[in-house]
Amino acid sequence: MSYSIGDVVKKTGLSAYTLRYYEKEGLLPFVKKNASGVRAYSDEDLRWLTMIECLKDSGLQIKEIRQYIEWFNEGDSTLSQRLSLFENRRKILEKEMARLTVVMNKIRYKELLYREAIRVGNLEIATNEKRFMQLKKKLFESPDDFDK
Amino acid sequence: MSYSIGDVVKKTGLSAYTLRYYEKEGLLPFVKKNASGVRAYSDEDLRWLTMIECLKDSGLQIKEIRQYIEWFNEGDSTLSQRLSLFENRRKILEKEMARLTVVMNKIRYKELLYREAIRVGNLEIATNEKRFMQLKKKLFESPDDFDK
DNA sequence: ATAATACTTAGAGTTTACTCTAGGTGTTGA
DNA sequence: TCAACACCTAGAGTAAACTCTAAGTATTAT
Repeated sequence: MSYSIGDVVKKTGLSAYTLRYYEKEGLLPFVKKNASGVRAYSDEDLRWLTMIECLKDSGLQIKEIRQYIEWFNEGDSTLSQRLSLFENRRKILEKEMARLTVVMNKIRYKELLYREAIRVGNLEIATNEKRFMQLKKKLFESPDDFDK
Repeated sequence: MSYSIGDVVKKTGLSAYTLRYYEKEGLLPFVKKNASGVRAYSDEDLRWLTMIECLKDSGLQIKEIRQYIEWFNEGDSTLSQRLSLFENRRKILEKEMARLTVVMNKIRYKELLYREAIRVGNLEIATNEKRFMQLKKKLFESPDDFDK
């Protein structure tokens, strides 16, 4: 099966601009064109797009994705480079998730605090309630830095 | 206590460029300047920087942070807008963490796969091993989309 | 006193990942 | 056949968040 750029737009949700841009940047090095220059995407190309989306979601930049594709095309001699890439990504994602957990706690504290502030009609009163003082102390190293 | 921009650079790790940029963008509306125009940051300003960092980490854009600061300065009449902001952020962070969990599984699969590929010296052999086929099926809706 | 250092402003430049425009070619249905 | 539509390229424009430059003033250490 082969697909026009319009088909791929519908399948992937990417814009035609973006698909051409990816190609220009060296992702999708195998998209064929017919006699009049019109792109015909293969199922293989669609699988690459799935992989590109995953790598993008993991935080890779486009030039890093291009590097990965180049390694892939060089075959088994680049297995260790590709392993390194995935190891590094895993570590970065772990850090990112830890970071988000910390931020989430802070935002949840604020959400609870503002619910209470609305209940009593005043932010300062809520902030100074014992249970919020305690929560703040539990969540933050420098609790007062977080009163803004 | 008051601090020069250089002091704040050391304390926060932000560059002087960035600090001036934040001010230009309406974050830090209270930074004082001495007779010759030199910035003197207060402890209050430093607390704002802590809050700004948190909001930035939660994914807010600078103009949204400015809006929050404006609401804060308008006092208790804007409590509900601020609560909405934190609720929305919490929801977005929840989605983001769910997204990262999915990506993490895919990257971990790749990491394991490439370890095995290096062990046997060939990616295809590893990919076709029963346990990796099973893992792939467990992790992805369209397993073969993930062989790139 | 003077050199080094820190600071000021306005505005230009950078990076990333698109997103769009202009001007044109090719395909298809009534 | 001819209008509508999908496609093409090269290159310009956009948004966000910085990052830096130039030209000048102020402060501080010796």
